[in-house]
Amino acid sequence: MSETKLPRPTDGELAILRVLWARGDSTVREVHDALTREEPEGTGYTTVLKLMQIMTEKGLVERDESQRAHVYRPRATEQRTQRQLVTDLVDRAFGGSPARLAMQALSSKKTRPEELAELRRLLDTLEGGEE
Amino acid sequence: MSETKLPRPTDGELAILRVLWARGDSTVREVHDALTREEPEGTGYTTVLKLMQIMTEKGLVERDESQRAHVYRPRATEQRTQRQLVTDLVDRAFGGSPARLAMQALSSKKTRPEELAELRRLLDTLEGGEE
DNA sequence: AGATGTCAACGAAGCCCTTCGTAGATGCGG
DNA sequence: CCGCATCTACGAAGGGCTTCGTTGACATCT
Repeated sequence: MSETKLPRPTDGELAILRVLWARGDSTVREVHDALTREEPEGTGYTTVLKLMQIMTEKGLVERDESQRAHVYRPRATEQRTQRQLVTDLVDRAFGGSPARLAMQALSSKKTRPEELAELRRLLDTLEGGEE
Repeated sequence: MSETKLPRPTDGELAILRVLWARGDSTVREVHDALTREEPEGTGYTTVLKLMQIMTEKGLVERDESQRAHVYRPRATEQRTQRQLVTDLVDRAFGGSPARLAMQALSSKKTRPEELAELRRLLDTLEGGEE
């Protein structure tokens, strides 16, 4: 039985999820500190707390309450969330064509050659496996 | 210079923009009919009207009022909007790496071989210009 | 002209997201 | 034990998005 589908995270929620994916399970304080580090004058502590409480209600994160400072854990992996966001965007703005999104992504910004090579390998796999 | 950055369109606004890009400049009635066709029981006429009025204020569309039924025109091309959406997503969820987004896009859905070939040509161009 | 239909323009309501102030519980150092 | 720091919880405010009812202007058909 897989998971009921999680809602699309908002921008603020995604910022928090990024911290959780990078640091691993964390308390509100730890998340808040991390966010403050990358953006001073960002958001206050209680704002982050409230956000994370709502994310718990939505099922985006889980909470271990056995300690006084609750520990939060993302319920979806980074990959899975990325996949969801991408398919969303493909459907909403690219007429359902992932390749068109991919091309737009590559044209717009400079990409490191190593990543291009990796992408090429993926392409080989995809083209090889058809028929 | 006149290109002030346009705000990121919401889901509803994007749906309207898609119609305008596909049909060309249109009246509210034409947009509403198109939306209703692809999603019956979607939104009412006045809802679409209001949305498009707000989009005008935001600068997402322009309006020709010389006819009784105003004619709306997107202020950014589909390409440019796609580019903006992609870079946004790359920054918010892919640590700034367009290639990782591209790979996620291709892994998640089946893509037509013809599009893969096109993508490969783009890759050739990008890698070619590096030496 | 009068009836009917179409249009833009508000404005209000409902919901969600974000922000923060405040209160109450809990742990900790003296 | 008392005071201080830290934490969760709660609620309210503000703004943005979406929805729709209503109104008044304008056109069309008879």
